[in-house]
Amino acid sequence: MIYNSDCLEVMKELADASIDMIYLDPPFYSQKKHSLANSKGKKYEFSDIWTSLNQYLDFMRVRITEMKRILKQNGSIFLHCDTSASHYLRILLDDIFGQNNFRSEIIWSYKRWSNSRKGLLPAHQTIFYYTKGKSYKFNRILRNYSATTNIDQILQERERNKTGKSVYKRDEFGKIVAAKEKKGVPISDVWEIPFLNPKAKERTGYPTQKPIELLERIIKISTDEGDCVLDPFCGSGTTLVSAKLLGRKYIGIDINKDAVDISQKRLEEPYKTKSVLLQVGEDAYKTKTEEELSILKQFDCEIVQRNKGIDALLRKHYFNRPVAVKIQRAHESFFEAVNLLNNASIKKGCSYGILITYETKRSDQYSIPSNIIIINRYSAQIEMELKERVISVIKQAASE
Amino acid sequence: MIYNSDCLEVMKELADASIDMIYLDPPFYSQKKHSLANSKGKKYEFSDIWTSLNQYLDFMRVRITEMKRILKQNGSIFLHCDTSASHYLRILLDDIFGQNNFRSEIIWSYKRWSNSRKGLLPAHQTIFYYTKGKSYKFNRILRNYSATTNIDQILQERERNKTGKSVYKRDEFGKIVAAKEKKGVPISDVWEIPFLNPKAKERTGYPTQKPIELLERIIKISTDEGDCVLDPFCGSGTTLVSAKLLGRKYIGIDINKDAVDISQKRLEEPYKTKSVLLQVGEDAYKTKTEEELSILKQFDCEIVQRNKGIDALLRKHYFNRPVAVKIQRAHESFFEAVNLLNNASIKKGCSYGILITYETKRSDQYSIPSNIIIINRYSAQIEMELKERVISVIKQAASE
DNA sequence: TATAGTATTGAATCCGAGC
DNA sequence: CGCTCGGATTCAATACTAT
Repeated sequence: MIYNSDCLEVMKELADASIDMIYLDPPFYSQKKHSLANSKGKKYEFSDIWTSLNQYLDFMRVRITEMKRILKQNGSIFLHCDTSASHYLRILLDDIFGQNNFRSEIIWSYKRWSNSRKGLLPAHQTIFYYTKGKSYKFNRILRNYSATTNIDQILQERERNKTGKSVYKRDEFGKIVAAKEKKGVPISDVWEIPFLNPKAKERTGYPTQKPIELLERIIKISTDEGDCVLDPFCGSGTTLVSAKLLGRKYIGIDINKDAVDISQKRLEEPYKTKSVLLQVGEDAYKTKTEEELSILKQFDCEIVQRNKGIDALLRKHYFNRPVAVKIQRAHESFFEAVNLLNNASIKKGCSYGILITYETKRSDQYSIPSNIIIINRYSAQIEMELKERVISVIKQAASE
Repeated sequence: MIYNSDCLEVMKELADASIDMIYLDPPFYSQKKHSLANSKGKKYEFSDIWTSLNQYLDFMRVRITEMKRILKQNGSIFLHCDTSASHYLRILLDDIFGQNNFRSEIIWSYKRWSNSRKGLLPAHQTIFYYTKGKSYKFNRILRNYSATTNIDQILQERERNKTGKSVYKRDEFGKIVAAKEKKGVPISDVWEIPFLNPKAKERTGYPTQKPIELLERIIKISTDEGDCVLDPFCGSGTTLVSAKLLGRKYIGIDINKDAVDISQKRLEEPYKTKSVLLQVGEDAYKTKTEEELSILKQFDCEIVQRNKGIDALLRKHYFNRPVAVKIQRAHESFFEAVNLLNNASIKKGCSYGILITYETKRSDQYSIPSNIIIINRYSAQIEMELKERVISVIKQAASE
């Protein structure tokens, strides 16, 4: 059910203790106008302009008080804030729900296109999680620690070494051994969920749209199937869509007619973007081994993914052109590697290409293009140096 | 300089506008049950709902006010909070420094052992970043592009075409226009930095100790070398150690005598601290050696700790003796490094010593012992190769 | 069809012009 | 001098195309 009205009016009609969970993403106290034109030229607008902070907080107070009334005794409320007024809103929540019923400060963090801002790039939003009472509904979400992701210190297996000291366990290759975790680990209060990308199909064109993934998580931890979810500032209806997809009942309210129309349409055909990033994780894009990364780390360079010929680009340009770096792969022959690098360098307009190779001896260097620079791996260089010395020692011994 | 006193007393003696940056990790208001008066109908003068918090906030208010006085006009303050009182402290900061001077809410997130608690695992802390004025010192820290960013974005210039669409820029011949040198992506306000592991925490006896990496970031973004950093609740002195390592002046204050003693000791020899004094565990200093570790990772070797002359030993022996590996440190001259390695190699009975150096040119190689093998870092090798090519291009151009 | 590689998209920010 | 407005710039992550 969706209502086009002030949420206060609608909530007054709702019975006491009738809602299992409330998620709200209220207008921020940002003193900004949000507007966004979608591809069809339709422009959506709403403003977060208030005469004073007190006016804003009064507005919120009466509504949050009403929310508490209609929430079930074991119900939860999630208040989504930005940084501009989060501290005032939290005091409001403390006041209405009680400090004892504060559960978590959820940090939704994401990566985003940057800008030329002086300072740190804002890349998170805060969600305050309160419950109506001490006894509340909570479903755990467990995550696996994927073996390939950066193995955290804390997650490593430990063992006693010869001297009885407790150290991180390493396998026969000296590689860190990840700790086993059978059931998975309960999620923390920091949620890294990709921001709704400009190209995402999930996008409705309505400003401040949230990713479905975020709402699904909130709904999952706080409700069961058949429970009722309320979003009093439903906007483009992400909460409602998520609720529907998860088999929850939902009530949405928005004062903006456009918002209600969009929500209604979305609900007719709930669509969740099949994000590659969400499905397989960032690691799917990272095709380099740890060893290769440790080589690249030693250059002042940008690491490049999804390109067979180029692994990285030096930050410093030569002749106004970037310089490509490639590491020879185990399955590539020397000349395959040279060709891949050379072709990609030319295509991408690089002045030089640097190839890091396995082997040292190369009698046929003449056929290497002049823009390709060959560097041997340390291990190869060292092996060669040591071999030389061994030979000279043997020779000397023989001559004596 | 470290003072054992109430920071208010010490700060009173400091001159106006004399400090470049203040980091404080004040005592939290950890009293769990502050019974808040339910101020229904009251306006949002928060002072009257703070009856139980009053004393704490008054305590903080006078000190933060004093901090503002001694801060330089372009100076910054970082206030580290936990969730229990962060909203009240932020209102204090808004009040004293002004809402306009709020810069960022930094989220320090870390992974932790899960516990069996119902609810979300707390895994972050908040740092409020304010500046004294509109014009402030800020140094960017740059990181690599996301794995999902493609190479063309990095290499090609973009522009808006007639219809306002963003397209790749082309010159009058239809050729792609190359982008300028890119320096990387500025860091965001969410910092994932591993927490000190429980073992280390236990050993220091200073439970609130913060990882050096965190403090280094704060110091780097807000100060230059030679600037003065103040930590009025310095605890075990992490801020001071970081400041010292980064070449900043520092003032630390703590009311606790033990804290001052520990800080003093750590400062006497910040590097040595890790193994001897506090036994913080290597994790605290991990950032210092990350680059070196990435070099050593490329050898089949055993990493050696706590030896100035040897960083690792090759697994493979030559002439029935191990081979030592050393990486030249930034603060070591070439011959210092050679000597350290040579002495250690002889003492430990190594057949050879391998030194990984910064620089490439070495006209005086004759004085290097024959058992020492010099390998230049990749970056140095590449720089040399590129320089050669630049010179030959210039020469050729001149001759034409 | 699967995968490597390419072209878009748009919010956030700064900067300069105009008033 | 302070404000708004348009233009330029930024990059994550998608949609799309070629192979």
